[in-house]
Amino acid sequence: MVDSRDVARFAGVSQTTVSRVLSNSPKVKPETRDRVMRALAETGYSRNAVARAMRTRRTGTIGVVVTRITNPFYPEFIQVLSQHLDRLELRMTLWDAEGPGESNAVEAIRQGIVDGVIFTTALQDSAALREALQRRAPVVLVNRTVQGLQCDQVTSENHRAGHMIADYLLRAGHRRIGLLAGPPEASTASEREAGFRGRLAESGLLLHPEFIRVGDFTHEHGHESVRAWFGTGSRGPTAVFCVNDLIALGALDGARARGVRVPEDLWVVGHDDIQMSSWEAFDLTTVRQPIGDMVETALRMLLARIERPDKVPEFCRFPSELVVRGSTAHHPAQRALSAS
Amino acid sequence: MVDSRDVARFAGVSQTTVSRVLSNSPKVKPETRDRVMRALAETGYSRNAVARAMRTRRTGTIGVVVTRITNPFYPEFIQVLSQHLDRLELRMTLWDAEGPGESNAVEAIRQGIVDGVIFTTALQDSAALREALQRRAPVVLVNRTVQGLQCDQVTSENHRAGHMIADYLLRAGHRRIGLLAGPPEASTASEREAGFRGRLAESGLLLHPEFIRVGDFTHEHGHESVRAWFGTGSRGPTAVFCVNDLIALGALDGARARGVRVPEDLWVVGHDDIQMSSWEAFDLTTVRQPIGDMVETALRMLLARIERPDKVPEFCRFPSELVVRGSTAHHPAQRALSAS
DNA sequence: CTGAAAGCGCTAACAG
DNA sequence: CTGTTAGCGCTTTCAG
Repeated sequence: MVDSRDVARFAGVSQTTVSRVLSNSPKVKPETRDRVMRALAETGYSRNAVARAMRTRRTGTIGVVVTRITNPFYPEFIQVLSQHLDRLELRMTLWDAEGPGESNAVEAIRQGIVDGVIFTTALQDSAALREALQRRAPVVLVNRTVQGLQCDQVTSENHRAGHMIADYLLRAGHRRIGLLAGPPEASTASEREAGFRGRLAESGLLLHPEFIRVGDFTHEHGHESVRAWFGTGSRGPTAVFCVNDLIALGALDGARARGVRVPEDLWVVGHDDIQMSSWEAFDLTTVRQPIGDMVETALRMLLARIERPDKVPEFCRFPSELVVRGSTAHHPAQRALSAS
Repeated sequence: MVDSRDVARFAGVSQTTVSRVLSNSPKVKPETRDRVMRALAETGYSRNAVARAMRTRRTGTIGVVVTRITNPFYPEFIQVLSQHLDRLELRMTLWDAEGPGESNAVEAIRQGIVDGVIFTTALQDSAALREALQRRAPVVLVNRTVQGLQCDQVTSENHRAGHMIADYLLRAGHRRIGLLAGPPEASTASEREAGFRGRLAESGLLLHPEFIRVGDFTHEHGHESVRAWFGTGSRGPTAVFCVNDLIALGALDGARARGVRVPEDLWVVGHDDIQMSSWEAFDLTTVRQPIGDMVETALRMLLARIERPDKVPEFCRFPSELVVRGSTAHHPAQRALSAS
């Protein structure tokens, strides 16, 4: 493998000059630059990124941690992020951490393998995360946040989303309402749930304990829950809020399995507006977050923090909007009438 | 940041000895090792992976290139790979390359950023790939392969899958058969198509040109195609083979949009058996590949090639199996009767 | 069993 | 504008 010293010899300059040309230093005589450029091309030189990283203490790679990459939300997230990184000539090291796998990523920062990490699936009690922040490791939380953590964080209006959905269901006349909750340590789940229950409570509605089920962010959770509600002879809720779309898709499938008609017998609402939610098979009413903006902001924050580790942490919450589709009646008024 | 020199000072040994302890060298007196271990713990040392990589010329990171991470097939792939890598204490740098983005990954090998690359979405005519191989860059192709390329490759019986499906449809009495093909440069698409058409031809069946549509591996392709076939008043095929599941899910949704009943009016068959295919909403008949084995084999090949760049390339093709579900009649005999 | 010394390929003062 | 020099933190001979 040819190194910059070889190129220098070839061009008849010092190795330093080659390095200068490579980093577009303005103080190289055009003539010399040309000669070096030619030498670069003719020798087929490629810069050794590891040696470079060793000197500069920057790898040009950032870490991304997700918890279950098969949840379609994360591929959508990664796709957007990937486009930004390409543009910036940066790279992404991905960890799909089942359980508290943040430690791998945190350790990678310490080892200088990545310049910083974006966590998409932080939990409230992550020790690894707290320790990393104490060490001023460049870290950004996006999607799931952690209350009171001195850390850059980006999310959307989860609490308000819960409000919107509660209002929407109440206004349509629903009283037998179900909730498919997520892990309470996940801020997305707990905030959406709190917003939802809070608004219902304000309207004097207390959810029937049977109609609240806690589970993972999985299709199975939605599927099993709805099947349980509508088991032989039992009377389930008339509407259900699932704290994310994957659960909601499971709920729709559970309804299908039981012959429960959506939206006639059951309204289903999710959160995230993943691409699949708009497919005919589901046509899911859900809440859309501005994922592009969220990713862009998180990345910007991370890069800024890598530059200035002592920067004061930002917290950014993006607005989200209800997207009404066929899994709830398109015209709430109709439902309100028939339910009253 | 504390380095191994600091640890050495702390433990009262040479920096070399610290390095030896870190790499589990057997020739360190247990007593000394203990002392170093304690120093390691007390100083909170983390090995600088970049300096290490510079010396050893190994980063412990492998690259993975996919073409559209939102195709659920790839997350499933990555999930399995990720587990293996964790176990081996390796990492993954991911490129989601829309178009011919292999060049980023190939360049990363040259720059020493990754030790090797797994390509999941190679195309027949990738110049970057050919060039990389010429340079003996450690590269493995999995899923999509390239005919005649001197390179480790792993795939499944795509051609036979086409056969199986053709046989299955013919035996059920179908004559008006559709094909939703993929990009011809993708071996998976072209092999499945060739197998399918070949077997139909052997049975004297020539596909109606209208019933063959070429597109990307997208939901939209399937969706649009079926909608076009079953537009107002037109008579579509009675069965369709989609070269992957994502297209098939689109086809199912297109059928739904047109009020075409599956399987009564239309049989739909896919390929890959992604998790979603088994969901009630789709219940898709498809072909399952042993994805775990494929990933494991590809990784093994890559690691072997990193060790021995001149190893003779292996080509590995795994068996796959037809998984019959509700998108085709569960009892082919019934259909055969009603169609005859 | 342990240490001294060399150097991976690059960038960044510093000197001219 | 260009070159000399000094490391970045580690692994790895080579001596002892």
